[in-house]
Amino acid sequence: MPPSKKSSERSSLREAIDSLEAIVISEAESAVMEVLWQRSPLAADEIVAELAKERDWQEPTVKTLINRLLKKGALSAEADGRRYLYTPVLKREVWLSSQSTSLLDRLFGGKVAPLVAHFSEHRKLTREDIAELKRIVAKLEKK
Amino acid sequence: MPPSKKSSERSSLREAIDSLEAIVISEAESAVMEVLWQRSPLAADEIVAELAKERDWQEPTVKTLINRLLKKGALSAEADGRRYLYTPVLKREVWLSSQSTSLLDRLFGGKVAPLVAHFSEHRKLTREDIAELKRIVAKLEKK
DNA sequence: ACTAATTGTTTACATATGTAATTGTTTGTG
DNA sequence: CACAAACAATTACATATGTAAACAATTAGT
Repeated sequence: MPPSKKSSERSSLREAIDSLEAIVISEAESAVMEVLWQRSPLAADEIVAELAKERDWQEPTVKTLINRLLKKGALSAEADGRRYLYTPVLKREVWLSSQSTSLLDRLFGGKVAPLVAHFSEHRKLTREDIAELKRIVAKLEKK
Repeated sequence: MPPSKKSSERSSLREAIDSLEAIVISEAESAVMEVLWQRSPLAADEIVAELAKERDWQEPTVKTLINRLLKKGALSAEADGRRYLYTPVLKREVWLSSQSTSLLDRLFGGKVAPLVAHFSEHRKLTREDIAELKRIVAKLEKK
């Protein structure tokens, strides 16, 4: 698979602006990203092997996902002999942020407390969660 | 628009089992649901009017979304003369839960504390959030 | 040098989603 | 009663997504 030539193909201002849009990845694509966020760079067959543990995907399926991620600019590729090694461009932290902020905004009016209250009411808080939350709150109050 | 005839059309065991699957709604569809969660039952044109405030949708677009929601069983319809009045079947609480639990599981290993820590690190916690969190934690500890 | 294995590239195809136009039907009104 | 208004139902169409087969190129052995 060829490294994404996005930046060299880009020419117009419009495209330059487009490139600033957030990278959006699908659920299936995120599974590929998770593998690479764990360890990278990896070759396609290594990614396939990792994913085989959790998903019932054929090799071509994973290849397709890798290609779509390259096109989206979420991955980069460097040649390694006859094959390519892939590395995440999109950082997990950035993706996490966009995902969780989007949910928070859409479902809880952007407020964290109602989110936690929701989990609290549904008994989703473990003992450790509570202890940890206490620590977080204490730390925030000191500042 | 006809009331969803799902239950009367259903006949095979397979379909009965399918009907137990969680209702999944898209982003656009959720905008329609939000309107009805606010106030219901409502007629199609009332939903259209409400949505006009936030989205640039033509009337047929909203009708399509309503129909898809009916097919999915997320809405019910009752005849009101020549028109229909729509009411949510899917409860907001249930949808909230599935959405937030899914995010929590996929991104934070199912633990609430890391989620809050994430928002904390990104300064997404308002003063009120912190006070509220403190209250929640205190309440949980007492039990 | 030829062939099998490896890896990447192209094409495919069904369903979901966003967005809407077009068509059909009922009914109130002149 | 004919027709326009008000709704609903059907059809449309592009892009995204999940899933993969088919094809091509390169390389490593025999």
